[in-house]
Amino acid sequence: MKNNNIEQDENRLIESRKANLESLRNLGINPYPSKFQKTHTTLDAREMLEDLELNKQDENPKTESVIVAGRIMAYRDQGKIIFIDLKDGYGSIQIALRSDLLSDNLFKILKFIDIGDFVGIEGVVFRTRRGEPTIEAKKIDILCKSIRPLPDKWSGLQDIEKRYRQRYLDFISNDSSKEVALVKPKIISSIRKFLEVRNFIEVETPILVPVAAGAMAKPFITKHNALDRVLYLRIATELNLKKLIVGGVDKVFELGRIFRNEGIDHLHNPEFTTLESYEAYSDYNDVMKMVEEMVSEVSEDVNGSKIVNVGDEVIDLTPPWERLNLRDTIIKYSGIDYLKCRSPQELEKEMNSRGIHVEQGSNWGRMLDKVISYSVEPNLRQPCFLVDYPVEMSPLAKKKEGEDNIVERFEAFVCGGELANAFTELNDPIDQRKRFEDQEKLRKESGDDELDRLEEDFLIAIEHGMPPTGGLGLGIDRLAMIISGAKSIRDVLIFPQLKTLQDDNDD
RNA sequence: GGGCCCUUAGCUCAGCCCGGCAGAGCAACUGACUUUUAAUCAGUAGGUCCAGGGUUCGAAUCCCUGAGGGCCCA
Repeated sequence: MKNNNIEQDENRLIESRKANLESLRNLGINPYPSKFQKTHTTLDAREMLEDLELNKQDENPKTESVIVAGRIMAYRDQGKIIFIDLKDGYGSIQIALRSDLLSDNLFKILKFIDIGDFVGIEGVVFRTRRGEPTIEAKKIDILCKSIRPLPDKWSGLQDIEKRYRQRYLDFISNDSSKEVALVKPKIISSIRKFLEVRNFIEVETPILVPVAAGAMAKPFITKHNALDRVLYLRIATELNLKKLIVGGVDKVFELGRIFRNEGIDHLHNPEFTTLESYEAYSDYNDVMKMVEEMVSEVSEDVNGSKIVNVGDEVIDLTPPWERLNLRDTIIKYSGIDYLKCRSPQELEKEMNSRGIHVEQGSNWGRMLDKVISYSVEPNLRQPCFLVDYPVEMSPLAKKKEGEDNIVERFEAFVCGGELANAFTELNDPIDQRKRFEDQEKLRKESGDDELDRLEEDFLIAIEHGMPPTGGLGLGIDRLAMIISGAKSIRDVLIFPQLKTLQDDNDD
Protein backbone atom coordinates (compact mmCIF):
# COMPACT_ATOMS: atom_id res chain seq x y z
CA MET A 1 0.00 0.00 0.00
CA LYS A 2 2.64 2.40 1.16
CA ASN A 3 4.88 1.58 -1.76
CA ASN A 4 2.12 2.18 -4.26
CA ASN A 5 1.70 5.70 -2.95
CA ILE A 6 5.39 6.40 -3.08
CA GLU A 7 5.40 5.19 -6.65
CA GLN A 8 2.49 7.47 -7.46
CA ASP A 9 4.35 10.42 -5.95
CA GLU A 10 7.42 9.59 -7.95
CA ASN A 11 5.27 9.11 -10.99
CA ARG A 12 4.29 12.76 -11.03
CA LEU A 13 7.93 13.62 -11.52
CA ILE A 14 8.53 10.69 -13.82
CA GLU A 15 5.43 11.40 -15.91
CA SER A 16 6.59 14.92 -16.71
CA ARG A 17 9.94 13.55 -17.84
CA LYS A 18 8.26 10.89 -19.93
CA ALA A 19 6.16 13.63 -21.53
CA ASN A 20 9.38 15.47 -22.40
CA LEU A 21 10.71 12.22 -23.84
CA GLU A 22 7.67 11.92 -26.11
CA SER A 23 7.95 15.56 -27.15
CA LEU A 24 11.54 14.92 -28.25
CA ARG A 25 10.42 11.89 -30.26
CA ASN A 26 7.70 13.98 -31.87
CA LEU A 27 10.39 16.41 -33.01
CA GLY A 28 12.08 13.46 -34.73
CA ILE A 29 14.84 13.12 -32.14
CA ASN A 30 16.03 9.72 -30.94
CA PRO A 31 16.49 10.16 -27.16
CA TYR A 32 18.65 7.02 -26.94
CA PRO A 33 21.20 7.08 -29.78
CA SER A 34 23.83 4.32 -29.93
CA LYS A 35 26.98 6.35 -30.14
CA PHE A 36 28.38 9.82 -29.93
CA GLN A 37 31.79 10.95 -31.08
CA LYS A 38 33.27 13.41 -28.58
CA THR A 39 36.62 15.07 -29.11
CA HIS A 40 37.41 16.31 -25.59
CA THR A 41 36.64 15.77 -21.92
CA THR A 42 35.38 18.67 -19.82
CA LEU A 43 38.82 18.76 -18.23
CA ASP A 44 40.48 19.02 -21.67
CA ALA A 45 38.17 21.90 -22.55
CA ARG A 46 39.09 23.85 -19.41
CA GLU A 47 42.79 23.25 -20.00
CA MET A 48 42.53 24.36 -23.64
CA LEU A 49 41.13 27.68 -22.53
CA GLU A 50 43.78 28.12 -19.86
CA ASP A 51 46.58 27.36 -22.31
CA LEU A 52 45.14 29.85 -24.76
CA GLU A 53 44.88 32.55 -22.10
CA LEU A 54 48.52 32.03 -21.16
CA ASN A 55 49.76 32.33 -24.72
CA LYS A 56 47.54 35.00 -26.27
CA GLN A 57 47.23 38.72 -25.76
CA ASP A 58 43.59 38.69 -26.78
CA GLU A 59 41.27 39.88 -23.99
CA ASN A 60 38.53 37.39 -24.62
CA PRO A 61 40.07 34.41 -26.35
CA LYS A 62 37.97 31.59 -27.72
CA THR A 63 39.34 28.12 -28.35
CA GLU A 64 38.81 25.97 -31.40
CA SER A 65 35.56 24.08 -31.44
CA VAL A 66 35.33 21.07 -29.13
CA ILE A 67 32.77 18.31 -28.69
CA VAL A 68 32.12 17.17 -25.13
CA ALA A 69 29.53 14.88 -23.57
CA GLY A 70 28.15 14.40 -20.09
CA ARG A 71 25.29 14.58 -17.64
CA ILE A 72 23.32 17.76 -16.99
CA MET A 73 23.73 18.64 -13.32
CA ALA A 74 22.11 22.09 -13.29
CA TYR A 75 19.90 24.11 -15.65
CA ARG A 76 19.53 27.90 -15.46
CA ASP A 77 17.03 29.25 -17.97
CA GLN A 78 17.23 33.00 -18.67
CA GLY A 79 14.94 33.19 -21.62
CA LYS A 80 17.13 33.73 -24.66
CA ILE A 81 20.16 32.19 -22.97
CA ILE A 82 20.28 29.00 -20.94
CA PHE A 83 23.21 27.86 -18.82
CA ILE A 84 23.73 24.22 -17.94
CA ASP A 85 26.42 22.50 -15.88
CA LEU A 86 27.71 19.45 -17.71
CA LYS A 87 29.55 16.74 -15.78
CA ASP A 88 31.61 13.87 -17.15
CA GLY A 89 34.01 11.39 -15.56
CA TYR A 90 36.78 13.99 -15.39
CA GLY A 91 35.06 17.09 -14.06
CA SER A 92 32.45 19.53 -15.22
CA ILE A 93 32.06 22.61 -17.36
CA GLN A 94 29.37 25.19 -17.94
CA ILE A 95 27.54 25.35 -21.24
CA ALA A 96 25.88 28.51 -22.60
CA LEU A 97 23.02 27.90 -25.02
CA ARG A 98 22.10 31.10 -26.87
CA SER A 99 18.99 31.35 -28.97
CA ASP A 100 20.85 33.37 -31.62
CA LEU A 101 23.54 30.70 -32.03
CA LEU A 102 21.26 27.67 -32.21
CA SER A 103 18.70 26.93 -34.87
CA ASP A 104 15.07 27.42 -33.82
CA ASN A 105 14.59 23.69 -33.92
CA LEU A 106 17.55 23.02 -31.63
CA PHE A 107 16.59 25.77 -29.21
CA LYS A 108 13.10 24.29 -29.07
CA ILE A 109 14.34 20.95 -27.77
CA LEU A 110 15.93 22.65 -24.73
CA LYS A 111 12.41 22.98 -23.37
CA PHE A 112 12.27 19.21 -23.05
CA ILE A 113 15.58 18.71 -21.33
CA ASP A 114 15.77 17.69 -17.67
CA ILE A 115 18.51 17.61 -15.08
CA GLY A 116 20.10 14.19 -15.28
CA ASP A 117 19.94 13.87 -19.08
CA PHE A 118 23.09 13.13 -21.02
CA VAL A 119 23.87 15.47 -23.89
CA GLY A 120 26.67 16.13 -26.34
CA ILE A 121 27.73 19.73 -26.91
CA GLU A 122 29.74 21.26 -29.74
CA GLY A 123 31.20 24.76 -29.49
CA VAL A 124 34.12 26.99 -28.59
CA VAL A 125 35.36 27.53 -25.03
CA PHE A 126 35.40 31.07 -23.61
CA ARG A 127 35.22 32.75 -20.22
CA THR A 128 32.07 34.56 -19.06
CA ARG A 129 32.02 37.94 -17.32
CA ARG A 130 31.97 36.12 -13.99
CA GLY A 131 35.12 34.21 -15.01
CA GLU A 132 33.52 30.82 -15.59
CA PRO A 133 34.99 28.66 -18.37
CA THR A 134 32.05 28.01 -20.66
CA ILE A 135 31.31 26.26 -23.91
CA GLU A 136 29.24 28.37 -26.28
CA ALA A 137 27.03 25.72 -27.85
CA LYS A 138 26.35 25.71 -31.54
CA LYS A 139 24.98 22.19 -31.45
CA ILE A 140 23.34 19.99 -28.83
CA ASP A 141 22.61 16.27 -29.11
CA ILE A 142 20.47 14.28 -26.70
CA LEU A 143 22.47 11.18 -25.72
CA CYS A 144 20.18 9.73 -23.08
CA LYS A 145 16.91 10.96 -21.63
CA SER A 146 16.61 10.43 -17.89
CA ILE A 147 13.15 9.78 -16.50
CA ARG A 148 13.93 9.64 -12.77
CA PRO A 149 15.04 12.72 -10.81
CA LEU A 150 18.46 12.99 -9.16
CA PRO A 151 18.98 13.81 -5.47
CA ASP A 152 18.94 17.43 -4.35
CA LYS A 153 21.61 19.38 -6.20
CA TRP A 154 22.85 21.28 -3.16
CA SER A 155 22.53 18.95 -0.17
CA GLY A 156 23.23 15.87 -2.23
CA LEU A 157 22.29 12.45 -0.91
CA GLN A 158 22.59 12.34 2.88
CA ASP A 159 20.65 9.21 3.78
CA ILE A 160 23.47 6.81 4.62
CA GLU A 161 21.51 3.69 3.79
CA LYS A 162 20.41 5.03 0.43
CA ARG A 163 23.98 6.10 -0.32
CA TYR A 164 25.11 2.49 -0.03
CA ARG A 165 22.07 0.87 -1.59
CA GLN A 166 22.08 3.21 -4.59
CA ARG A 167 25.76 3.89 -4.78
CA TYR A 168 25.51 5.42 -8.27
CA LEU A 169 23.45 8.26 -6.78
CA ASP A 170 26.08 8.74 -4.07
CA PHE A 171 28.75 8.91 -6.76
CA ILE A 172 26.75 11.39 -8.84
CA SER A 173 26.05 13.76 -5.97
CA ASN A 174 29.09 13.29 -3.71
CA ASP A 175 32.39 13.52 -5.56
CA SER A 176 34.37 12.50 -2.48
CA SER A 177 32.47 9.19 -2.21
CA LYS A 178 33.58 8.33 -5.71
CA GLU A 179 37.17 9.35 -5.05
CA VAL A 180 37.39 7.24 -1.89
CA ALA A 181 35.78 4.22 -3.53
CA LEU A 182 38.15 4.38 -6.47
CA VAL A 183 41.23 4.20 -4.24
CA LYS A 184 40.89 0.43 -3.92
CA PRO A 185 41.08 -0.32 -7.65
CA LYS A 186 44.15 1.92 -7.84
CA ILE A 187 45.75 0.03 -4.95
CA ILE A 188 45.05 -3.31 -6.59
CA SER A 189 46.57 -2.15 -9.84
CA SER A 190 49.60 -0.81 -8.00
CA ILE A 191 50.12 -4.03 -6.03
CA ARG A 192 49.92 -6.03 -9.24
CA LYS A 193 52.65 -3.88 -10.76
CA PHE A 194 54.78 -4.22 -7.62
CA LEU A 195 54.54 -8.02 -7.60
CA GLU A 196 54.83 -8.51 -11.33
CA VAL A 197 58.07 -6.51 -11.40
CA ARG A 198 59.33 -9.03 -8.84
CA ASN A 199 58.28 -11.93 -11.09
CA PHE A 200 55.34 -13.11 -9.04
CA ILE A 201 52.66 -14.92 -11.03
CA GLU A 202 49.02 -14.09 -10.40
CA VAL A 203 46.56 -16.99 -10.26
CA GLU A 204 42.90 -17.60 -9.56
CA THR A 205 41.93 -20.49 -7.27
CA PRO A 206 38.44 -21.84 -6.58
CA ILE A 207 35.99 -19.88 -4.49
CA LEU A 208 33.74 -22.92 -4.02
CA VAL A 209 35.66 -25.41 -1.91
CA PRO A 210 34.87 -28.74 -0.23
CA VAL A 211 36.59 -27.70 3.02
CA ALA A 212 36.79 -24.09 4.25
CA ALA A 213 40.34 -24.17 5.57
CA GLY A 214 43.37 -21.93 5.90
CA ALA A 215 42.06 -19.45 8.45
CA MET A 216 39.95 -19.16 11.58
CA ALA A 217 36.45 -18.12 10.51
CA LYS A 218 32.96 -19.42 9.97
CA PRO A 219 32.27 -20.20 6.31
CA PHE A 220 29.19 -19.68 4.14
CA ILE A 221 27.59 -22.91 3.04
CA THR A 222 26.21 -23.57 -0.41
CA LYS A 223 25.27 -26.61 -2.46
CA HIS A 224 26.12 -28.01 -5.84
CA ASN A 225 22.92 -29.53 -7.17
CA ALA A 226 24.26 -31.89 -9.85
CA LEU A 227 26.92 -33.28 -7.53
CA ASP A 228 24.40 -33.23 -4.64
CA ARG A 229 27.21 -32.01 -2.48
CA VAL A 230 27.73 -29.32 0.12
CA LEU A 231 30.37 -26.73 -0.79
CA TYR A 232 31.73 -23.79 1.14
CA LEU A 233 32.79 -20.31 0.07
CA ARG A 234 36.50 -20.02 0.75
CA ILE A 235 37.66 -18.19 3.88
CA ALA A 236 41.24 -17.89 2.63
CA THR A 237 43.24 -18.58 -0.51
CA GLU A 238 46.14 -20.00 1.49
CA LEU A 239 46.09 -23.76 0.97
CA ASN A 240 45.58 -23.77 -2.79
CA LEU A 241 48.39 -21.26 -3.25
CA LYS A 242 50.75 -23.42 -1.21
CA LYS A 243 49.79 -26.38 -3.41
CA LEU A 244 51.12 -24.29 -6.28
CA ILE A 245 54.40 -23.82 -4.40
CA VAL A 246 54.53 -27.62 -4.15
CA GLY A 247 53.84 -27.71 -7.89
CA GLY A 248 56.86 -25.54 -8.66
CA VAL A 249 55.32 -22.08 -9.06
CA ASP A 250 57.95 -20.43 -6.90
CA LYS A 251 56.47 -16.94 -6.65
CA VAL A 252 52.70 -16.82 -6.70
CA PHE A 253 49.93 -14.51 -5.56
CA GLU A 254 46.18 -14.09 -5.66
CA LEU A 255 44.13 -10.95 -5.21
CA GLY A 256 40.90 -12.62 -4.29
CA ARG A 257 37.54 -12.24 -2.71
CA ILE A 258 37.09 -14.28 0.45
CA PHE A 259 33.95 -14.82 2.52
CA ARG A 260 33.53 -14.99 6.26
CA ASN A 261 30.20 -15.57 7.92
CA GLU A 262 30.50 -12.94 10.60
CA GLY A 263 28.86 -9.72 11.75
CA ILE A 264 28.80 -6.50 9.76
CA ASP A 265 30.23 -3.29 11.17
CA HIS A 266 32.45 -0.39 10.15
CA LEU A 267 35.47 -2.72 9.97
CA HIS A 268 33.87 -5.95 8.75
CA ASN A 269 32.05 -6.97 5.59
CA PRO A 270 31.19 -10.65 4.97
CA GLU A 271 33.08 -10.57 1.67
CA PHE A 272 36.35 -8.75 1.26
CA THR A 273 39.52 -8.78 -0.77
CA THR A 274 42.86 -10.15 0.31
CA LEU A 275 46.27 -10.36 -1.20
CA GLU A 276 48.02 -13.63 -0.48
CA SER A 277 51.51 -14.20 -1.78
CA TYR A 278 53.94 -17.08 -1.40
CA GLU A 279 57.60 -17.08 -2.23
CA ALA A 280 59.73 -20.22 -2.16
CA TYR A 281 63.13 -20.12 -0.47
CA SER A 282 62.26 -17.05 1.60
CA ASP A 283 61.16 -16.61 5.21
CA TYR A 284 59.10 -14.21 7.27
CA ASN A 285 61.94 -11.67 7.49
CA ASP A 286 61.95 -11.38 3.70
CA VAL A 287 58.16 -11.02 3.73
CA MET A 288 58.38 -8.24 6.32
CA LYS A 289 60.70 -6.29 4.04
CA MET A 290 58.37 -6.86 1.12
CA VAL A 291 55.31 -5.67 3.05
CA GLU A 292 56.84 -2.38 4.20
CA GLU A 293 58.21 -1.70 0.73
CA MET A 294 54.96 -2.63 -0.98
CA VAL A 295 52.64 -0.63 1.28
CA SER A 296 54.81 2.49 1.18
CA GLU A 297 55.28 2.29 -2.59
CA VAL A 298 51.59 1.70 -3.18
CA SER A 299 50.77 4.72 -1.03
CA GLU A 300 53.21 6.81 -3.01
CA ASP A 301 51.80 5.49 -6.28
CA VAL A 302 48.16 6.10 -5.34
CA ASN A 303 48.43 9.18 -3.10
CA GLY A 304 51.73 10.69 -4.16
CA SER A 305 53.15 10.30 -0.66
CA LYS A 306 54.34 7.73 1.85
CA ILE A 307 52.71 9.86 4.54
CA VAL A 308 48.95 9.60 4.96
CA ASN A 309 46.40 11.41 7.11
CA VAL A 310 43.89 9.22 8.90
CA GLY A 311 41.53 11.33 10.95
CA ASP A 312 43.78 13.58 13.04
CA GLU A 313 46.73 11.22 12.78
CA VAL A 314 49.70 11.53 10.49
CA ILE A 315 50.92 8.07 9.56
CA ASP A 316 54.36 7.62 8.03
CA LEU A 317 54.58 4.44 5.99
CA THR A 318 58.25 4.88 5.07
CA PRO A 319 60.32 1.73 5.75
CA PRO A 320 61.67 0.34 7.91
CA TRP A 321 58.73 -0.30 10.20
CA GLU A 322 59.44 -1.01 13.82
CA ARG A 323 59.80 -4.72 14.74
CA LEU A 324 58.23 -5.42 18.12
CA ASN A 325 58.66 -8.72 19.90
CA LEU A 326 55.17 -10.00 20.66
CA ARG A 327 55.84 -11.24 24.18
CA ASP A 328 57.60 -8.03 25.26
CA THR A 329 54.91 -5.88 23.72
CA ILE A 330 52.10 -7.76 25.45
CA ILE A 331 53.93 -7.37 28.74
CA LYS A 332 54.44 -3.66 28.06
CA TYR A 333 50.78 -2.89 27.37
CA SER A 334 48.92 -5.45 29.49
CA GLY A 335 51.40 -6.61 32.12
CA ILE A 336 50.66 -10.22 31.14
CA ASP A 337 53.59 -12.54 30.42
CA TYR A 338 52.06 -15.42 28.55
CA LEU A 339 55.05 -17.65 29.32
CA LYS A 340 54.03 -17.44 32.97
CA CYS A 341 50.44 -18.52 32.31
CA ARG A 342 50.50 -21.40 29.91
CA SER A 343 47.17 -22.88 30.94
CA PRO A 344 43.80 -21.41 29.96
CA GLN A 345 42.88 -21.16 33.66
CA GLU A 346 45.95 -19.11 34.53
CA LEU A 347 45.55 -16.84 31.53
CA GLU A 348 41.85 -16.34 32.23
CA LYS A 349 42.69 -15.28 35.78
CA GLU A 350 45.18 -12.69 34.53
CA MET A 351 42.70 -11.40 31.95
CA ASN A 352 39.84 -11.16 34.45
CA SER A 353 41.99 -9.18 36.84
CA ARG A 354 42.56 -6.65 34.05
CA GLY A 355 38.95 -6.44 33.01
CA ILE A 356 39.33 -8.35 29.75
CA HIS A 357 36.22 -10.36 29.01
CA VAL A 358 36.81 -14.08 28.35
CA GLU A 359 34.32 -15.88 26.13
CA GLN A 360 32.97 -19.14 27.48
CA GLY A 361 34.92 -22.12 26.09
CA SER A 362 37.79 -20.07 24.63
CA ASN A 363 41.06 -21.93 24.16
CA TRP A 364 44.41 -20.50 25.17
CA GLY A 365 45.33 -19.17 21.74
CA ARG A 366 42.01 -17.39 21.28
CA MET A 367 42.32 -15.87 24.72
CA LEU A 368 45.80 -14.50 24.02
CA ASP A 369 44.52 -13.13 20.73
CA LYS A 370 41.89 -11.28 22.77
CA VAL A 371 44.61 -9.81 24.99
CA ILE A 372 46.43 -8.57 21.92
CA SER A 373 43.38 -6.99 20.31
CA TYR A 374 42.18 -5.46 23.58
CA SER A 375 45.42 -4.23 25.16
CA VAL A 376 48.04 -4.01 22.44
CA GLU A 377 46.45 -3.22 19.05
CA PRO A 378 44.89 0.15 19.94
CA ASN A 379 48.37 1.42 20.89
CA LEU A 380 49.98 0.52 17.57
CA ARG A 381 49.43 3.72 15.61
CA GLN A 382 52.48 4.04 13.38
CA PRO A 383 53.17 1.04 11.13
CA CYS A 384 54.93 -1.81 12.92
CA PHE A 385 55.32 -5.56 13.00
CA LEU A 386 54.52 -7.77 15.98
CA VAL A 387 56.94 -10.65 15.66
CA ASP A 388 57.14 -14.26 16.92
CA TYR A 389 53.84 -15.78 17.98
CA PRO A 390 53.00 -18.75 20.20
CA VAL A 391 52.38 -21.91 18.20
CA GLU A 392 48.89 -22.28 19.70
CA MET A 393 47.68 -19.28 17.68
CA SER A 394 49.33 -20.29 14.43
CA PRO A 395 48.57 -23.77 13.10
CA LEU A 396 50.15 -23.10 9.68
CA ALA A 397 53.41 -21.42 10.72
CA LYS A 398 56.82 -22.99 11.14
CA LYS A 399 58.51 -23.12 14.52
CA LYS A 400 61.55 -20.97 15.10
CA GLU A 401 64.73 -22.97 15.09
CA GLY A 402 65.53 -24.12 18.62
CA GLU A 403 62.10 -23.05 19.95
CA ASP A 404 59.31 -25.43 20.91
CA ASN A 405 56.50 -22.94 21.33
CA ILE A 406 57.32 -19.94 19.11
CA VAL A 407 56.65 -19.75 15.38
CA GLU A 408 58.09 -17.48 12.72
CA ARG A 409 55.06 -15.30 12.31
CA PHE A 410 54.36 -11.58 12.23
CA GLU A 411 51.36 -9.33 11.95
CA ALA A 412 51.53 -5.80 10.60
CA PHE A 413 49.56 -3.04 12.35
CA VAL A 414 48.69 0.49 11.32
CA CYS A 415 46.34 2.92 13.06
CA GLY A 416 45.52 0.41 15.75
CA GLY A 417 44.30 -2.21 13.28
CA GLU A 418 45.67 -5.36 11.76
CA LEU A 419 46.81 -4.97 8.17
CA ALA A 420 48.71 -8.16 7.38
CA ASN A 421 49.50 -11.59 8.76
CA ALA A 422 52.45 -13.62 7.55
CA PHE A 423 54.73 -16.46 8.42
CA THR A 424 57.38 -18.84 7.38
CA GLU A 425 55.14 -21.63 6.13
CA LEU A 426 55.11 -24.92 7.97
CA ASN A 427 56.38 -27.52 5.51
CA ASP A 428 56.91 -30.44 7.89
CA PRO A 429 53.96 -32.60 6.81
CA ILE A 430 53.87 -34.65 9.99
CA ASP A 431 53.87 -31.60 12.24
CA GLN A 432 51.24 -29.96 10.00
CA ARG A 433 48.94 -32.98 10.21
CA LYS A 434 49.25 -33.03 13.95
CA ARG A 435 48.42 -29.32 14.22
CA PHE A 436 45.32 -29.72 12.06
CA GLU A 437 44.25 -32.68 14.15
CA ASP A 438 44.70 -30.56 17.28
CA GLN A 439 42.51 -27.85 15.76
CA GLU A 440 39.83 -30.40 14.86
CA LYS A 441 39.98 -31.80 18.37
CA LEU A 442 39.76 -28.35 19.94
CA ARG A 443 36.78 -27.48 17.81
CA LYS A 444 34.90 -30.58 18.84
CA GLU A 445 35.75 -30.03 22.50
CA SER A 446 35.08 -26.31 22.67
CA GLY A 447 32.38 -25.93 20.01
CA ASP A 448 34.40 -23.04 18.59
CA ASP A 449 33.41 -23.35 14.93
CA GLU A 450 35.92 -20.75 13.81
CA LEU A 451 38.95 -22.98 14.37
CA ASP A 452 40.90 -24.11 11.36
CA ARG A 453 39.95 -27.27 9.51
CA LEU A 454 41.93 -30.20 8.23
CA GLU A 455 42.14 -30.42 4.48
CA GLU A 456 43.43 -33.84 3.45
CA ASP A 457 44.28 -32.74 -0.12
CA PHE A 458 46.59 -30.08 1.25
CA LEU A 459 48.34 -32.48 3.61
CA ILE A 460 48.91 -34.95 0.78
CA ALA A 461 50.31 -32.10 -1.32
CA ILE A 462 52.91 -31.06 1.23
CA GLU A 463 53.77 -34.70 1.95
CA HIS A 464 55.27 -34.58 -1.54
CA GLY A 465 57.53 -31.79 -0.31
CA MET A 466 57.10 -28.01 -0.19
CA PRO A 467 60.24 -25.88 -0.27
CA PRO A 468 60.85 -23.40 2.55
CA THR A 469 58.37 -20.60 1.85
CA GLY A 470 57.46 -17.17 3.14
CA GLY A 471 53.74 -16.45 2.92
CA LEU A 472 51.65 -13.31 3.32
CA GLY A 473 48.02 -12.36 3.76
CA LEU A 474 47.09 -8.68 3.53
CA GLY A 475 43.66 -7.06 3.80
CA ILE A 476 43.19 -4.89 0.74
CA ASP A 477 40.11 -3.13 2.11
CA ARG A 478 41.93 -2.18 5.31
CA LEU A 479 44.83 -0.89 3.24
CA ALA A 480 42.40 1.12 1.14
CA MET A 481 40.92 2.62 4.31
CA ILE A 482 44.35 3.72 5.51
CA ILE A 483 45.41 5.17 2.18
CA SER A 484 42.08 6.94 1.58
CA GLY A 485 41.57 7.94 5.22
CA ALA A 486 38.11 6.30 5.20
CA LYS A 487 36.52 5.62 8.58
CA SER A 488 34.24 2.81 7.43
CA ILE A 489 35.02 -0.23 5.30
CA ARG A 490 31.76 0.53 3.47
CA ASP A 491 33.31 3.62 1.94
CA VAL A 492 36.01 1.60 0.17
CA LEU A 493 33.81 -1.37 -0.78
CA ILE A 494 31.59 0.40 -3.34
CA PHE A 495 28.74 -2.08 -2.76
CA PRO A 496 28.87 -3.07 0.92
CA GLN A 497 26.65 -5.84 2.24
CA LEU A 498 23.44 -4.50 3.78
CA LYS A 499 20.44 -6.22 5.21
CA THR A 500 18.17 -7.53 2.49
CA LEU A 501 15.13 -5.36 2.03
CA GLN A 502 11.84 -7.09 2.79
CA ASP A 503 10.48 -6.42 -0.71
CA ASP A 504 13.40 -8.29 -2.28
CA ASN A 505 12.15 -11.49 -0.66
CA ASP A 506 8.53 -11.09 -1.65
CA ASP A 507 9.10 -11.47 -5.37
C1' G B 1 24.00 -9.06 22.37
C1' G B 2 23.83 -3.86 25.41
C1' G B 3 23.21 1.64 25.33
C1' C B 4 21.94 6.15 22.77
C1' C B 5 19.83 8.51 18.46
C1' C B 6 16.98 8.86 13.70
C1' U B 7 12.45 7.81 10.36
C1' U B 8 7.62 14.31 8.22
C1' A B 9 6.77 16.22 0.14
C1' G B 10 11.07 13.08 -5.10
C1' C B 11 15.75 15.28 -2.15
C1' U B 12 17.64 18.21 2.31
C1' C B 13 15.30 19.49 6.69
C1' A B 14 11.95 22.59 10.41
C1' G B 15 7.66 21.57 13.46
C1' C B 16 7.62 17.39 18.71
C1' C B 17 10.08 19.98 24.78
C1' C B 18 4.68 22.81 26.09
C1' G B 19 -1.26 18.23 21.84
C1' G B 20 -5.28 22.63 18.39
C1' C B 21 -5.47 24.11 9.90
C1' A B 22 1.02 19.83 7.57
C1' G B 23 5.74 23.88 6.87
C1' A B 24 10.55 25.86 4.18
C1' G B 25 14.48 25.45 0.41
C1' C B 26 15.72 22.51 -3.82
C1' A B 27 13.40 19.45 -7.70
C1' A B 28 8.47 19.53 -10.76
C1' C B 29 4.59 22.60 -13.43
C1' U B 30 2.87 27.89 -15.76
C1' G B 31 4.90 32.66 -17.02
C1' A B 32 9.02 36.80 -17.33
C1' C B 33 14.25 37.47 -18.26
C1' U B 34 20.76 37.50 -23.76
C1' U B 35 26.92 36.37 -19.34
C1' U B 36 23.93 33.33 -15.05
C1' U B 37 26.12 29.93 -11.55
C1' A B 38 22.52 27.33 -4.83
C1' A B 39 20.55 32.67 -10.99
C1' U B 40 16.37 35.93 -9.91
C1' C B 41 11.06 37.34 -9.93
C1' A B 42 5.50 36.07 -10.01
C1' G B 43 2.25 31.98 -9.59
C1' U B 44 0.64 26.43 -9.27
C1' A B 45 0.71 21.60 -7.66
C1' G B 46 2.76 17.92 -4.44
C1' G B 47 1.72 14.47 2.39
C1' U B 48 -0.98 7.16 5.13
C1' C B 49 4.12 12.72 9.38
C1' C B 50 7.80 4.44 9.27
C1' A B 51 3.74 0.67 10.98
C1' G B 52 0.20 -1.00 14.73
C1' G B 53 -2.10 -0.09 19.33
C1' G B 54 -3.23 3.24 23.61
C1' U B 55 -4.36 8.12 26.24
C1' U B 56 -7.36 12.42 24.69
C1' C B 57 -13.02 16.23 22.56
C1' G B 58 -8.55 16.42 19.48
C1' A B 59 -1.97 13.11 18.30
C1' A B 60 3.41 14.40 13.46
C1' U B 61 3.68 15.91 18.78
C1' C B 62 2.43 12.11 24.86
C1' C B 63 2.66 6.41 26.18
C1' C B 64 3.40 1.11 24.56
C1' U B 65 4.83 -2.54 20.84
C1' G B 66 7.09 -3.56 16.26
C1' A B 67 10.04 -2.54 11.61
C1' G B 68 14.09 -0.16 9.12
C1' G B 69 18.53 2.73 9.72
C1' G B 70 22.80 5.15 12.23
C1' C B 71 26.56 5.78 16.11
C1' C B 72 29.10 3.85 20.38
C1' C B 73 30.28 -0.48 23.41
C1' A B 74 30.87 -6.01 23.73
